[in-house]
Amino acid sequence: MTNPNDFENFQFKKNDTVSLRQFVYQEIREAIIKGHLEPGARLREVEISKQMNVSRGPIREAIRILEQEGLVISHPYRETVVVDLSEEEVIHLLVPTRRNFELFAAQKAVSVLTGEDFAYLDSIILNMQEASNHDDLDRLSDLDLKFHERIVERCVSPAMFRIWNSISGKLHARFLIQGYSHSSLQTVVEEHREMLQLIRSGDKERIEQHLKTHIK
Amino acid sequence: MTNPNDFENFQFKKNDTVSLRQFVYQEIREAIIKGHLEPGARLREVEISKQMNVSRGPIREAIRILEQEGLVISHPYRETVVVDLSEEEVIHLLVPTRRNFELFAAQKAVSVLTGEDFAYLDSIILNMQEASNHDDLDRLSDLDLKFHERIVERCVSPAMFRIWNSISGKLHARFLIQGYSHSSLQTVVEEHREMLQLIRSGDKERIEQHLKTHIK
DNA sequence: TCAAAACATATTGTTGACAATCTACAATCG
DNA sequence: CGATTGTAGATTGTCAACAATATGTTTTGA
Repeated sequence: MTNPNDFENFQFKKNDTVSLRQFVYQEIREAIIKGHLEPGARLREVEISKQMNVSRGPIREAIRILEQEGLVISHPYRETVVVDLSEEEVIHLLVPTRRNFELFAAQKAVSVLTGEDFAYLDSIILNMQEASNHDDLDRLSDLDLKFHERIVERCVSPAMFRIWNSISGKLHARFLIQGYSHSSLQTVVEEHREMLQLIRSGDKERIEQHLKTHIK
Repeated sequence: MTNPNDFENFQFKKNDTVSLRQFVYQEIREAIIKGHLEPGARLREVEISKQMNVSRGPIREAIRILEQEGLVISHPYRETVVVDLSEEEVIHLLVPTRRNFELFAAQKAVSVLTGEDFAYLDSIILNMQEASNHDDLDRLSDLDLKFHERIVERCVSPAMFRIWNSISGKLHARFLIQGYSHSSLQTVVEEHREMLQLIRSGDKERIEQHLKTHIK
C-alpha cells in the first residue's frame, strides 16, 4: 500500500445486511436442515424473539415462509412444529421430483453456465474429495447441496428455484438424520465429477442417462 | 320445519372464519390464478390494506406465502409483483412435476379414498359435464383443479400438498390466460371419468398408463 | 362425586406508529 | 452542460402494545 495508485483500486465491502425476516428464516431453516431442531420440535415466537433479539413481526413472516416451504406446520392459535415426512413420500415423491428439476437444470446448464460457474463447481468437487477422504459426512452433504443449488439457481427462474429449494431442503434434513445409505462417500464424489464433465461436454443425451442411473 | 323433531337435526354453520392472513392470501391467490392480476402487476401493501380493511401485518404474511409459493416476487424495499413463467419451464418442469404428484396420489387413492370422496368426485364430474355442454371454460378449469385437489389432499401430507398446490396454481393461471389447447372440452370430462373409474377398480398399473398417455 | 361453567395462563393473531430504504427529481459545483 | 450531492415522496421493514383463542385448572352446584 505504499504506491498511491493502490487507492484507485480500493473498494468498500458490499453491504450484505439482509432483512431481519431473511436472517430469521435462514437461521431456523438451517437449524432444521442440520438436524438441530428435530421433527416435532416446537417453535415459540416469543422465545425465538428473545433469543434473536428481534420483534415477532419478522419472525412470523419467516415462519410463514417455512410453512409454505413445508418444513414447519402451524396450528392456528396453538403452536407451530417442525414437520415429519413419511418414508414413502420421500422415496416416491421428493426424490423423483428433485430429479426432474436437476435433469431440467443440467440440460440447460450446457448453454448457460459460465467459466465462473465451472470454477466454483470445480472447487466444490475438490472440497468434496477432501471431505470424502476425511469421512466428513456433514461437510460432504453440505457440498452436495451447494453443487446442485448453484446449477439449479442459474438455470431456473427464481420462482422455480424456491420450489427446488423446498424439496432439496427436506431431503437434506432427512438424509442427515438417517445417515447416507451410500455404499461409499467416494462414489458420491465421482458421480458429481462425471456430471460436471458431461455438462462441459454438452452431451444432453448422456446427461439424462447419467441422472437416470444414479438415482441415489 | 313444522315438526319439532326437525330441530334435533339442526346445526349451526361451522365457523369458517379463518385468520385474516388466510383470507388475504386466498383473495390475492385467486385474483392471480383467475387472471385478474396479470404477470407484472404490482402489489402495494397499503393499497391492499385499505381495500380489504386489514392492517399490513397479515397482508405481509400472506405475501410471504405467495412469494414462497412462487406466484409473486418481492424486491426488498422496492416492490412486489406477480411473476411470469417461461413457456419452457411450464412445459418441462411444472407439467412433469405435477404429473409425479398426481401419479403418486392416484395410486394411493386406491386404498385411501372413502365413499364420501367418491361421491364428491362423482358430483364434480357431473358438473364438468354440464360445464362442457355450456362451453364454460372457466368453470371446467375450476372443476378440474378441484378434482385433483381433493385426491392429492387426501393422499399426501400437508407439507407435500402445499407443494402440489403451488405447482397446480401456477399451471392453472397459465392455462386460463393462454386458453386451453384441448381439442375438445368433452375429452377433458371423459379423461377424468376414466381416471376415477380406474381408481375405483384399483388397477394401479392402468392408472400409471392412463396418466402417462394423457399428458395434457 | 361429577359434570359444567368460570377462570388463569400461555400463545398466536392484529394493529397502528415509527424507522429504513429506494426512486426520481431538484440543487449545487466544477 | 455534466456529474455529483441533497431532498421529497412513496413504499417496505420493524416494533411494541393490545386482542383473540386454546388449554388446563379451579370453582360451582346438583
